[in-house]
Amino acid sequence: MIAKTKPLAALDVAARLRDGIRMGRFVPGQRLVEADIIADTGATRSRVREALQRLATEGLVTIEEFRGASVKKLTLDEVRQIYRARMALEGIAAADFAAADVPDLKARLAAIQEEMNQGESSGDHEQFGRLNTAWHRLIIEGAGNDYVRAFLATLTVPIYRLLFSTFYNAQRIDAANADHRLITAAIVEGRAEDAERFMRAHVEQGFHSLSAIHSHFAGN
Amino acid sequence: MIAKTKPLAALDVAARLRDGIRMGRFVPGQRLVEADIIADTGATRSRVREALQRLATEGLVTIEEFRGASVKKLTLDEVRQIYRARMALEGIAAADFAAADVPDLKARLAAIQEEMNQGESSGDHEQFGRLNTAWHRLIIEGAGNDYVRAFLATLTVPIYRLLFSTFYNAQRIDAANADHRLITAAIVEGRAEDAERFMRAHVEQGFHSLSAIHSHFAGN
DNA sequence: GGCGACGAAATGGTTGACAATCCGCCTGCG
DNA sequence: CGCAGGCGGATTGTCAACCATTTCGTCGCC
Repeated sequence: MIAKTKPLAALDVAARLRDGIRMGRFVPGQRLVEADIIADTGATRSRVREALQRLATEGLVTIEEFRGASVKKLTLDEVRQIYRARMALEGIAAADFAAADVPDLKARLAAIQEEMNQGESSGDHEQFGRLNTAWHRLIIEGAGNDYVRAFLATLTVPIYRLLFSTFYNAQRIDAANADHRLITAAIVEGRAEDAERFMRAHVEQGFHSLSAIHSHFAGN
Repeated sequence: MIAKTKPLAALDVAARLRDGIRMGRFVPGQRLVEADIIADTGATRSRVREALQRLATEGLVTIEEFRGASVKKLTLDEVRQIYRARMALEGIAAADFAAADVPDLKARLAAIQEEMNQGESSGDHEQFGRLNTAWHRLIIEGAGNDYVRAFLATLTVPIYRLLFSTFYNAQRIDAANADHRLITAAIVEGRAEDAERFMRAHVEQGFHSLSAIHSHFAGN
């Protein structure tokens, strides 16, 4: 329900498409026709094209000559590669956060952890999903590394739509939160090596959970 | 002196500018005026603008509203962040390469290592620079992770121009090659954890070497 | 029913124009 | 003489129209 105040800028168009893909409004493989996007957003063709180019470099969509942009399908091997890269990057982010002298950020992390512990037994995926996202994002912010943050942003987005299913049972929430507790404690207490090791194990565990159900989404 | 055979495509323009920045033909902070690039390359304005956008997302140039693109200046802290990210990514690349079953790639790595050992005492920076680049690139390829490769490509490029100075003395070449020998052996013999640990130490060492002379290039 | 040609639809790319902004310079005033 | 403010060229941001190329569905013909 965007008012027709102003035509959307390229970044806005990109953000809107990104959200659409994350939220599952666009199915992998679905074509993103320029004219439709123009009709939806009111942006000009140049902006739409620029936005699609940007999403292509982010790896969210693929562009084929004269066939345009379509939502990228991820193979299981690509998901594996993504998680491998996330292991490395989130691992070092956790280590750098632990080693950094940022007491307020660490306090906020502890607060989020406390909130997650409270709602743990409730099995509320919705709430846990939000807190989980905030927890990961805060750790990336706490590391203070813009390059790592930018990379992880492109790694997190393409598989976000799959995460909903990952946490669909209370048991998995508990297991994930157990990981979170270990990592949060290591960061708050400044144990960088522990934080990195635990975070890598946590991400790897996430991949194992995901790979089982991935075939359902990937299609082939 | 480009012949007027064909107007260059956007990717070609980007590649040319990238080389220009890498080779030091453009100084950090220097403005990249669209009209000049058009005159140099014969490309159209749209392509030039697309190329500059691409370089901006790669972090090679910064674009300010109505002031256009200029070669990005790197602060020491940004260089530190870059090396921190490289530690994580090249480290996992080395580990994955070691764990992978790709005997031919490992043989090629051993061959490059042998060549580096041969020319070690000669103090030929030119040759060592080439071999060093090939060595790093081969390890990234051997990891078989497109995401890691893409990230490292954007991390390697912006500081390439500084590397020349890093290896300007034979002593440093020897030290770097000692690291290389350890890492190559670990990869060839499939010791993933060793490969990662040694690679991270190697990258960190590179940063320490670089930080000393960085102020000369960064300006401030 | 199969096959090939045709045309609509969509994308790739160029050009020109105009608006917005920045920056150096110049004038006028104190 | 110094400076505030404005002026105009230079540069970038944005758009609209246009054409070439390719894809794809469809229709007619055999």
